[in-house]
Amino acid sequence: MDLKVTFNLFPFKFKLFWDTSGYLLKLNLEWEFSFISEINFYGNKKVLRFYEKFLEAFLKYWNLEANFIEIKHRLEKKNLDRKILLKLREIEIGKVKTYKELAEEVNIYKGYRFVGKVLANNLLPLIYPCHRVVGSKNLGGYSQGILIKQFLLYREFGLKY
DNA sequence: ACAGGTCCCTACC
DNA sequence: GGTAGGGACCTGT
Repeated sequence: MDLKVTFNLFPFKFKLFWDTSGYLLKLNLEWEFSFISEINFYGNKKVLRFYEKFLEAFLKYWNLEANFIEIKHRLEKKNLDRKILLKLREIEIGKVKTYKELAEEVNIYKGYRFVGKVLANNLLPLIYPCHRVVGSKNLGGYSQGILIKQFLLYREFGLKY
């Protein structure tokens, strides 16, 4: 996590972490209701290039041209964890799936709690769109904050239909 | 063992 | 008929 950028893009503040080869390791989202764009770079100047790449990929997602943020990244997961996260990319914008459905898709009949745990540990939200997984009776949780999940879904559904 | 972003049935009101 | 509470169910660490 030696290379890092934080920046505002209404209504969010992004925090991004890369390794030295430009593989994205981690993404954090927070609210930032300021229209003043502010960027901070940490590490060497390579990070500027990484940031530009990310912005390009993010805007593609934001304009609904991509189902998720498609960017070079490193996913430090294996087995079912990996399988579950990859499945997330098949959920289209404007759709959701329940923890239970997802569990069944990877053949663990009652493993919905396990699915929840895997999503809770997802370091790359939007790259692996875990916000599209909800509970059967409610929204479920979100590692970046439940309100951000609401907002993302509200926006995706609103723009799609 | 234990955790964990669940699910579903029960017992109340 | 809504909701609070609790037991069961999975796998990676």
